[in-house]
Amino acid sequence: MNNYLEDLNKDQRKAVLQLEGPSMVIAGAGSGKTRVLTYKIIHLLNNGINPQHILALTFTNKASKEMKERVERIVGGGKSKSLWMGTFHSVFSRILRSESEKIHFPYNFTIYDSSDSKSLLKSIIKELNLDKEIYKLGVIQNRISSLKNNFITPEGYKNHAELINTDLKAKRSEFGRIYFMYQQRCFRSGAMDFDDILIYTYKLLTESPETLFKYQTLFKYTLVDEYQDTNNIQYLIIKKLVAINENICVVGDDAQSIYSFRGANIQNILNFKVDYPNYKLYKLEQNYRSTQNIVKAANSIIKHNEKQIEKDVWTNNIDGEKIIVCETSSDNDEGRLVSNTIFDLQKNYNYKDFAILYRTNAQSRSLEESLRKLNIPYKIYGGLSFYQRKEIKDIISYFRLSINTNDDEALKRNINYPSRGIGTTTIQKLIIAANEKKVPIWQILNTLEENPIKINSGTKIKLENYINLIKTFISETKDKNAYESSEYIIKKSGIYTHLKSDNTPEGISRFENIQELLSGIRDFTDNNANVSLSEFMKDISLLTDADNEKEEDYNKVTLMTIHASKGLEFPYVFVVGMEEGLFPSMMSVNSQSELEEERRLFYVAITRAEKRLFLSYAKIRFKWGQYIDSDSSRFISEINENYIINKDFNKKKYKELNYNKIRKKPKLKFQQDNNPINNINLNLTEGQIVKHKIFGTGKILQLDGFGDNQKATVIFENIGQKKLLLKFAKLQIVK
DNA sequence: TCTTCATAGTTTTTT
DNA sequence: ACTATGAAGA
Repeated sequence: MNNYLEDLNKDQRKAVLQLEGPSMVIAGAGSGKTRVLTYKIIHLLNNGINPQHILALTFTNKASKEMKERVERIVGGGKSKSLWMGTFHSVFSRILRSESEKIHFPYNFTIYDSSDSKSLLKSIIKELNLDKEIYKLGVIQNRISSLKNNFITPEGYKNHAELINTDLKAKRSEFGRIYFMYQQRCFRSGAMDFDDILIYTYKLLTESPETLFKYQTLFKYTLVDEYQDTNNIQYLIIKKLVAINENICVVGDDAQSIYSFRGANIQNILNFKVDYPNYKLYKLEQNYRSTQNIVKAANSIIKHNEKQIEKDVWTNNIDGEKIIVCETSSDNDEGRLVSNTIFDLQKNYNYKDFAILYRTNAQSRSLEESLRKLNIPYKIYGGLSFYQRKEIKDIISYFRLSINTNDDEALKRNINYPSRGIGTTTIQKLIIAANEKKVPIWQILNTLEENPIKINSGTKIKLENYINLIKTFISETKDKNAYESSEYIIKKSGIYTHLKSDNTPEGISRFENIQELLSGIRDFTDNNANVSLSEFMKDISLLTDADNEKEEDYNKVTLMTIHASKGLEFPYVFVVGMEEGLFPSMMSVNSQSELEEERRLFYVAITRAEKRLFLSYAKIRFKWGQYIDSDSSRFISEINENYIINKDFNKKKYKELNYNKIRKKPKLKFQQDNNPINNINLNLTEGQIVKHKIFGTGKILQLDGFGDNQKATVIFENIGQKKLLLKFAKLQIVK
């Protein structure tokens, strides 16, 4: 504990020791950026600073969780719990909740995730009778988000001739109206989208000087991680918050700025010296993570960018092996190459030492398939987070509505799920009435008598039943703890029986997810028996896949997008799909600045590797239902060739010797029982006789899908034909 | 009103 | 290949 400063090198220590005043740490990849941040917090605490006076903003929940744990390990005493540490969104939503009345929101405001926003936009576009070919959902959503990130409100838009002109040219004359309605509807529903959290924070700090002063004096020390990926509003918020004491330390690396599509602005790094002319600059240039070959290759790549801060990243580590670049004939071959290599190497290492990184989520499919064939356990980040799955969102919508009855999106989602005979016509009538009166749908439901809505008596009874159901949920969430009330809601809403009666493979899987949700809530209440459901719900929309890591996933190969890999490191890294049009992405090759961002993304990818790096590309890739020819990425030819070796996977050596041999006799020692992928029996064929625990003996008629989704249609002796998801069915082969 | 079947569009990255 | 949507039938 006393010697913690000795864990740091000279530059790191200098950065940590400066507690007062503005400072910026420009940290090359693998140079101990997180370590500096963590130790700076520790040093502050050691100098008697109260943890409540420290604001530390991170890029992901995971990063903040890990940093808290490291602080706790060294400082102890539960101090890390009192730190204001988290992502921008989580810290500011916490502040917004406690100041909610000042911005005229309920304390329990809902956070709309992007699918909620989409659904709201969709209904607005429909209500306005607009052509959805012209008003494309995704485009509208992105445009609204980028306006918000530039702090342009619907009112601001109205006065912005240039923006209006752009929309007129794109024949979207009604865009301003959509934006206005969207914002109004969110407000009426007591809901904020991701961007609103930042907007309202800024608004709060601007419009209420005493609130601003309160937080300016509360946060005596402010630290910001991944500063290169902050956007305009984040920049403005920080600037306001630190204006009194100017004890601000930002840490970042311009070479790793990869989120400009989301409004991140590298200029924030360059502006720092303008805003705080007396700032101190620290550069961390020694890389501790990677071999010489990897560090030098990364430097040779990033040199191709024009826009960058002078920096010379170096390492004392060994030269290591050269980077392997491999051409494969197809995406499936690429999958095989990677799986084979991992299969060979893991004899000496653990599965968790390997990561496979790709540009787009869609690329995971062929990789998963080949990993599964070799029984290599893997975990996959990205795509849908647990809380985004349909069945989970369905349940959560009841939770949301019970906590905030103004939440129209939640109401629309569950008013007829499970089906209770309230059809689209009725719902449409309710929505129209709500819009006419400018109130949430729930209020219309509660005043049916006073409203001239034409509904027949049968429907009315159904609606009344629904209202009463929700009312019991409301009182339940008030009186009981999170676990008790959530269990009550799941049962009484009818979802429990509805899913339980669904014996299709998908239905079984959904049912299991519900139970996982319940057990998650139970864990939550185990720590605090009196905690309410609304506490549990607070941050759910802000959670991502990475925040849901399970114990049994510890020792598995990691698959993720390069974006998701930021801040992580692995001994062995495979960057796949190094093809023109894929990486760099087709969308970015026409603009210099976007191409440079792709290059930074590649820089991030290769600097994740500690020991060895493998790059691969496929000559033919299956895309949009057809095969596409592609060339190797320009980024490969930009690497200084001293650090790479070209290999050709098409050579017989790889293909015959490794893959086929392994395929013929899969090794059994890697099969663990708790690993779902092993419940898939690789040797099933059509026509086989199998045995099921409950259904008895039967014959396989048909096999569909792959891996987790592999299904068998089986005709059982006693109960007839069933479709089973092999992941759960655990069939035994009789013959 | 609900279910089923056919068709169209989709893939860049995400708090 | 996979999901979301819409039309047609029950």
